Amino acid sequence: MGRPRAFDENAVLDQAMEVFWDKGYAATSLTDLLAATGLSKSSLYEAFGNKHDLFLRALERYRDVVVAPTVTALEQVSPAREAIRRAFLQVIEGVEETASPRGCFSNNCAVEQAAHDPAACRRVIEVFGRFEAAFEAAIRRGQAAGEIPAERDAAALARYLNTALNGLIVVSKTGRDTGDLSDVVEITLKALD
Amino acid sequence: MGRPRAFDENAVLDQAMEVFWDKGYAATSLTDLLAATGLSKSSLYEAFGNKHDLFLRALERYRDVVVAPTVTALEQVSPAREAIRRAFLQVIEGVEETASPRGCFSNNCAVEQAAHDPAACRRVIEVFGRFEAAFEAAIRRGQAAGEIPAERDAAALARYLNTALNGLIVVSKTGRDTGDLSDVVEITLKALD
DNA sequence: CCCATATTGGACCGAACGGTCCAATAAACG
DNA sequence: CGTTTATTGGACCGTTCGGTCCAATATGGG
Repeated sequence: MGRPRAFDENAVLDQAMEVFWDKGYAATSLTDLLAATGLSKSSLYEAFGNKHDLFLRALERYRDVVVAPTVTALEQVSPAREAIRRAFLQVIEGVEETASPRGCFSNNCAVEQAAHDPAACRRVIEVFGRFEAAFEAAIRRGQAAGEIPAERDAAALARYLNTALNGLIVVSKTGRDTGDLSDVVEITLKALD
Repeated sequence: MGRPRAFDENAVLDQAMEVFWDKGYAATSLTDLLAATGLSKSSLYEAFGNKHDLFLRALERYRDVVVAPTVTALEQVSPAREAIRRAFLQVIEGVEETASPRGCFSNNCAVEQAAHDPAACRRVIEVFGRFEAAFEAAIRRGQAAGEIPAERDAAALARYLNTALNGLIVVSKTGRDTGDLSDVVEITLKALD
């Protein structure tokens, strides 16, 4: 009974995610969110509580629809080294496509919000953890296949790769030459030898 | 003649820098800035124009008082490898000291502002350029001293180190175990072999 | 067809926003 | 000591902020 919801919750979260991703938390106004989602103010508040709650939901949505596929690719593509390289090259492709790269949503959150927003920080940590776990799985596969020396600490290498990936994302934001970025990726991968 | 300025411009910039550094551009209000600097609104506007201009000045101040000494150390400390290691360990020390690490101001700006603020972006690029130049100088010293293979591309390695440094800064923001971060630094340095 | 139920748009709220302006003030010079 | 000049505090500006609330509306079940 009663009237059913006229919008798709996930679709709204996708739109909200785009805005937060692009502008950050503080610089995003309710007006921005209403324009992007097409909802009225009361609909949005009824469905999501408030701006901050919506932000956290958008961050979780990012984890589910953006991070998850990348992580899956990392865990499945062979050879492992190539899977890792692709994860890095994805960042560079993002630079080529848009004039002003928006980077990675969880990276943005880590920098803008993590220190002052424990709930957001927890979600960022979770995303980092997933990347590290995926990198670690890829490294172990590489070690099993003889691509990567077996004596290296896979967990530490995974942490290293996640760090390097986030560094690449940050540097990309200033719109660097993609050739220069590729060089960095190759050096980063060299550390796996 | 006339009344001389009652405040030290650089001291005010230092205070403003701290606030912007900690909270970011959008989340910093004029009220925050007035409280931090102790100036009245009209004094601040008379001296610095507006919020955005003050922000840019603070960013330049950061370059001069925070980046410059680090860069100098990179260029002078020997052996080169140790100079590079110290630059990275400084980041980890920052995590140990404060519960919520504020990272690096220009890194914050790259993530929060660069895509939407060309003037800020230019200044961030300049800071990155200084780091890269300092890393490159250190690498060349290391190559001359036989610490680093002479055939490696010093400029590319320098870009790599700047990227890795920024990655470490981002990851640090989520409050990681310092031992884990140290592992990452050592792997990062290994890429110089 | 009507009722029960939830959604919806928009009016409305007080507070805070960045920014302007000016009268009062304080200090160096002649 | 008065004149000159720049600084200063605070009143004030319109706008936008995040958020609340309710009457009107739309829809599925009986």
